[in-house]
Parts: sequence; C-alpha cells; structure tokens
Amino acid sequence: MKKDWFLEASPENLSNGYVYHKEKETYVCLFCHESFQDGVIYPVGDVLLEAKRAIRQHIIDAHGSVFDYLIRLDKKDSGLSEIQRELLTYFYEGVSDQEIAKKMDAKSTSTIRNHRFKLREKERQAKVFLAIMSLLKKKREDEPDDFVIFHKGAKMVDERYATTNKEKEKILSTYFKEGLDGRLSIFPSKEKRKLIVLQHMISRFESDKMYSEQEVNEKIKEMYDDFATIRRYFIEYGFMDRNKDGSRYWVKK
DNA sequence: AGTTCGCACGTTTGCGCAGC
DNA sequence: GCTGCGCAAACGTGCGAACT
Repeated sequence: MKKDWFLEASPENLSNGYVYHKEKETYVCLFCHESFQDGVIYPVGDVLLEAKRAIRQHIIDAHGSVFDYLIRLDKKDSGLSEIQRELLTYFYEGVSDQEIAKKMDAKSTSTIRNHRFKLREKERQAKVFLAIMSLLKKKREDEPDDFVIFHKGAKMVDERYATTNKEKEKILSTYFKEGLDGRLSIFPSKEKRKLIVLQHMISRFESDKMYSEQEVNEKIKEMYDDFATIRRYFIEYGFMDRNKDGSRYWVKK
C-alpha cells in the first residue's frame, strides 16, 4: 500500500479505511484500492451486501483493524511516542487504569490519568491545527488569480482568453527574446498569445497621440517587420482605431 | 430525602532526565 | 540553558453507595 495516499485522506476517511469517490460513485479501500460501486450488491461470504457495507466488511476481512494499522505507524507519521502508542492500545481495548498501571511495570494510576489528559490535549491541538491548515488552503483556493486586464474597447476578448500576469510574463519573454523593449521574434498563432503580444506592442504607442498610417507602420517596424499584419490586428482586436479614410490612427482607451 | 464517604477521573504542578 | 517527555503527587469534581 502506498502510505502517502493513505495519509492524505481526511481524518474521517482515515479512520474508516476507505474513501467515497462522488464522481465515480464508488467506495475505494485505502489499503488495497479495491473499489465497490454504489448501487451494486456484493456477495460477501454467504450474504449479499450493498457497496458501503461490503467495503466495511472487506476492510475487516482483508486488512484487520484500521486502528492496528494507524497505531503501528512510526512517530514521524503519527507523532506518537512508544509509550503513548502502548497506552492508546490499552485504552482502545478498554483496559482499566489500574490494569494498565500493572501491565506497564509499576507505574501509578495517576501517571496513566496524566497520559490520558495529555493525549486529549494533543487531540484538541490537532483539531485546531487542522482547522488552521484548512483555512489556509481555502484562502489560497479562493484567492482570485491576478488576471491581465485588457482595455475596455478590446474585441475578441472573453473568459477563454483569461490570462494571469504570471502567464503574461512567460508569454512575453518567449516572444520578446531580446527583452520587453526589444523586437518581436514571431507573431503567435494562438489567440490568447496574440492578445498578450498585441497589448504589449500597443503599450509602446502614446495613448493621446494621433498617428498617420506611415507613423504607425514605422513604429511597428521597430518591433516587427510585417507591419501590415500587426496594424490590421490592432484594429481588428480593438487596440487601435482609425478615421474613415485611414489617414489618422489612435490608441483606444 | 439529605448527608457522608469512597472512588474514579480530569487537571495542575513540580521534579528529574535526556537531547540539542 | 532550553525544551520535551515521563512520572508522580496533589487538588478538585462528579457520582454512586451507604448511612442517618
């Protein structure tokens, strides 16, 4: 059995010895990965059992007790000392404090009580710790990604082209190999990349200036030879606008 | 029915020891 | 020297049995 997989399960699943996969509607054994399909009736011994009861029976029959497995984990995984493990085993078996004290070489019952107290304290601490870690995880998942904002007039931009600033950096470094002030190596074919590259190219234009077609071409040529393609994309994707006769160009805000 | 007693258990506190 | 761990004693509390 792969121990990591076992230990990644929730505390409840861990103590059950199995997990329920919602999408597949199956119960899966954490020890051997044997699965039981919800809605199917399984013959177990001389009786028929539905999936949930079948997997519980399977764990008892095939793997013994989940407690035995967990209690035998080493300190690194359980955080329990040798003595704590021994005590917990006695508690699990329902042995009285007096008997435990006797079994554990003349320890007094007060020692056993004190251990019980410490273990409960550990339990409380573990719960708080789990809650803290779960909040941490939740916050990370809820945190909205730092998405690239396109200007309002941008066309062809929808949720399919949502790009994080991190991705943007990566894309730009791929296409502007000489650096962000350098030339574009090739114009990308994927829409998402086109948008990022065009957004970067348009940032080199002044936003309040009126450009002639010639000026636009020259400016683009500083970055890429095929100025006609880029100019067309600027208009098509709404990064730039022009007047009817095409004599004046300006950056859309 | 109310009180007392013994017991079990939880909790607090202090000490000694080992490892770092 | 600090820290964690194991141990034990002391104290407080709840509960049932025995007693008045």
